[in-house]
Amino acid sequence: MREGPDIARIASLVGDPARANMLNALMGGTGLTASELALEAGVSLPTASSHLSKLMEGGLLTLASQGRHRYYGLAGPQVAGMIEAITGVAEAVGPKRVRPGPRDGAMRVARVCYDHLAGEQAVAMLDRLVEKDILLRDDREIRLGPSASSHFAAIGIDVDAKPRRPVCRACLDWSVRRSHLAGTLGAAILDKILLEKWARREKDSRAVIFSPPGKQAFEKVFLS
Amino acid sequence: MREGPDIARIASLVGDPARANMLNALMGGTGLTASELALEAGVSLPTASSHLSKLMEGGLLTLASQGRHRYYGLAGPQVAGMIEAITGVAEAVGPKRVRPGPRDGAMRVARVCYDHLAGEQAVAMLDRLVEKDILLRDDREIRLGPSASSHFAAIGIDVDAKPRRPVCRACLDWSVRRSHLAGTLGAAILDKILLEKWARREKDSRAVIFSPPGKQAFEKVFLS
DNA sequence: CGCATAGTTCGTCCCTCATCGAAGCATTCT
DNA sequence: AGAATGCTTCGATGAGGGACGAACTATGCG
Repeated sequence: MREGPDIARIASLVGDPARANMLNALMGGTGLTASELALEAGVSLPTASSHLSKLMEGGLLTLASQGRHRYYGLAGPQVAGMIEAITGVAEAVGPKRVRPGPRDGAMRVARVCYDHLAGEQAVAMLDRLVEKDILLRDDREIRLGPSASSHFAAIGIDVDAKPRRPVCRACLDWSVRRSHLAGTLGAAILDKILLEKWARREKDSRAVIFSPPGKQAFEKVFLS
Repeated sequence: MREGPDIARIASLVGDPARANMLNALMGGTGLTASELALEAGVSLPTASSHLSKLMEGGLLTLASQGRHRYYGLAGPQVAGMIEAITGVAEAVGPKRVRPGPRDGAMRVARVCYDHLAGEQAVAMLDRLVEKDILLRDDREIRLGPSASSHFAAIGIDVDAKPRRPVCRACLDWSVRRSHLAGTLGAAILDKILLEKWARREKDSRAVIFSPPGKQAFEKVFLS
């Protein structure tokens, strides 16, 4: 009854699971397209579009049009801070569902995140690539190291093409709470993993299952 | 899809107007009963009770039973911080509905807040009482000053009785963004205002309308 | 100029959840 | 004990809003 800033309006925008997932995905700081966010949120494109309109209207998002792509991003640090604050409470208040999570062990190990690999394997891979200076990580940004070109060429991945999407991108992995590798390079690596049949995708799930020899091959190439 | 803390769950708890109002009311830091919160939120007691259960289950509130009264309060500073963060975004993002607010000018001037006076008049009154050292304000806490007893006795209010409820309490006034006086003293003052017919309550509204002579009398006693 | 891709709008279905009145507990006061 | 509060639970009602498929618009590519 007391009139103040309409906090319920803002909170209810975040209070929908699909929208919450989108906002979470945008917490990485990189702009994402509607399709990417639809996948991230696990809803169809029209549904995602509708949610994005609402978030835009609510002032939580900004939109940057680049050619035929439209990149959505968080409206500012204040919004990001709010998400963090809510996340903090959610963590503090509901440890029940976070920890055990044996709901799908395979998902924690490796899964598809849009077009690249996520999960423990993916986080370990990025760590190792950075350790070997093949990739350079600088806070949130990831760049190619001097040896990247030759290293990836050796396994048939060309990192010197200049596509519209960035080659490297950090993507926050919520199951491990660390970053994994996204961008065209992340996508190319996932392609290779599936092409070489090192792993297969679980039907109707994002889980990625490595075969025993496939796992060895993957570790030899990326974790050695 | 990515599993993390369930931020949507928390946000949707805050995303209902009734619950948001309750949380806002509890931002004062004082425990409030279900009935008080029902009034604050503008819903019936059963509805309020249902909302309170959900907030409790969600871990956002704590409950302190004292005799037959049950005082609800925010679960902790983290929760308060979250509300503040959301409020900040709501303010930044929607100045449209905050400023002009001529929807009910009378409400801004003076209105009932549960059992005491709120609005510009109430805020001015508290300021003046503190200025004259009749009341002592210490951050959020308000105490009686040395001359309080005689000052209020002169207008027929006994502040020396020791009821269960605190005599003085600060209550955040959202229209002015400052505190006004609640507690039994606040209630007694409102009683006097209505009893002396300095003002009348608008029917079916929380607005309090002072008559011209009533306003003079009020100012003479409390704002001089 | 078509074709393809990215995105929005429309229409419809359906489910959740907020709301309230009435009745049921529980606690305290007389 | 009986009465009176303060609060919760139950049951029924209704509306808001999230979901998707299909059709439409817009931008870029050959």
